[in-house]
Amino acid sequence: MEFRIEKTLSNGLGRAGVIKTAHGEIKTPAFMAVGTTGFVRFLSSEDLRSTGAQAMLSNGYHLRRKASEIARAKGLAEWRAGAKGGLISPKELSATNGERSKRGATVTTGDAVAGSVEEEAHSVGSVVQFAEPWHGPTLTDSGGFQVMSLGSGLGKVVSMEKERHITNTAHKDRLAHVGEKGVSFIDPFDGTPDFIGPEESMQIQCQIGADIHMAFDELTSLADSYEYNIEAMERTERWAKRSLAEHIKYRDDLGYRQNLYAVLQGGRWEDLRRRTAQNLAKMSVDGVEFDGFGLGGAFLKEDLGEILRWCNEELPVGRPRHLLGLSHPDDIFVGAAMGADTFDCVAPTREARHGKIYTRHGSINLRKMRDVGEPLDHDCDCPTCQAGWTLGSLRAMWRSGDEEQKRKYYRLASMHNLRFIIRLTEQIRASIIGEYFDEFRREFLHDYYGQLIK
RNA sequence: GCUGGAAUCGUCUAGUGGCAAUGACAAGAGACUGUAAAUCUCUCGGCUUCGGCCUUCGUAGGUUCGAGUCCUACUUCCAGCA
Repeated sequence: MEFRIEKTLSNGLGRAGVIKTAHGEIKTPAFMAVGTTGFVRFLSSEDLRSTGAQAMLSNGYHLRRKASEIARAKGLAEWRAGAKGGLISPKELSATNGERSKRGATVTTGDAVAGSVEEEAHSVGSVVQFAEPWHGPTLTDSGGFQVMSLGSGLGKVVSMEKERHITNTAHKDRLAHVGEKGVSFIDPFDGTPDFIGPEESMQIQCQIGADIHMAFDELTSLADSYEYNIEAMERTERWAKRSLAEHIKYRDDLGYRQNLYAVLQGGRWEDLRRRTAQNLAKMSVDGVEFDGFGLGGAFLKEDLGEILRWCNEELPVGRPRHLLGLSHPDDIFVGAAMGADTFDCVAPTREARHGKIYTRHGSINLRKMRDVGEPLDHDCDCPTCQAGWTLGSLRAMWRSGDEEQKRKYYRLASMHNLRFIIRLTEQIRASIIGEYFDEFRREFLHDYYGQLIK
């Protein structure tokens, strides 16, 4: 994997560059859409492409039972994921009569592939049952997040707010338990006991064959102590070495080079963060080093920038860094300023499904938008806004009792929010290259957080 | 016209003597950051010094310590028979 840095910010950390993978380039900073089970919920690959997404993140944990099937398809980029509940065909994109905004923009995406998707997939009405492969660059997570979400954080919201009272889930109530070998867990969907350690995670990920893999790590919660963070971080480092050793056995099995990132933990402590960054930066197996680094952890918003600075001051400049799981605009700016190259997050799509629409002037609660004939965001270049959908028409779709209408809403809203965040990363990239990052940041954050539309 | 049955918070609904009254939907507010999330939490008769107070189950009477619940009449609706 090749990573070329095109421009570095004056702070010496933030940068714009290009990552070259077997399935294409990623111009950074970049946001990767989360398609946990091989596709982004409610979106076809063409939909995803129309948002400007350059890469997709899936999850080895969720796909563990599909891994050999995916390997037979020659990897995630060639695999057609089954779309539970179906996808809405691209034909459905255009706003219906009377629902267009005043601008009356035309449909610019979707039509080109409508035929092939409809012909090849089992379609029920306008609902497509299989997602066409996402042929572009991909990344898989190791299942490390599930160590936390099914373990110490079971049933909790992952929050970045200090005010929230943070506690861990009691041991007896957890579905996942950490040991030196790996993590024993109960599958929350079917109750089956299972086990994933570094070796299992690498075997799964190498069968799935994403361009970038994550080492198996343990994400601690904000409630964990300094002492526990040392323990978990040191275990994560041992797991990283085992991950690397296992990964290099299989990384070329599908006929192209798969890459591995180590994940940095260490909570909010400078000594731990710097130490683990140094250790992972120099770690190698048979002379092979990690291809890049994942910046992991549960962060308080106010700590994020400092923590990233500690990590990235220690990490080698020439290898890419992925900031795991963050995408709110302020966090993206902090990440980009502090040297994160790629991002992923469920927030744009999840919040879209839950009625939160991103706009230049802050997010909007769709519930309040009854009969509002305005576009979702003025001057937005997303497929949804370009097709002329309005806040009122989306609200009606979302609140309608009709399942197909709702699915259509999920699709349109997801594309909008994804495009919003992806466009933001494109603008940040341009501002780094054009040397106006600080001005752009100030202006954008002022517009976004300064005058919230209530 | 006769005979049954039914009327409850925007809607549907629970309730057969202790009730400001169940559940669902709708509505309103909030949350969500490597997806157990098309999810979750809260509000949802009025007022409140948060202890309560007031007004409510078609209308009007009655029985009872006490009535959404029992009785009588009326109104409206539904079903069956003419």
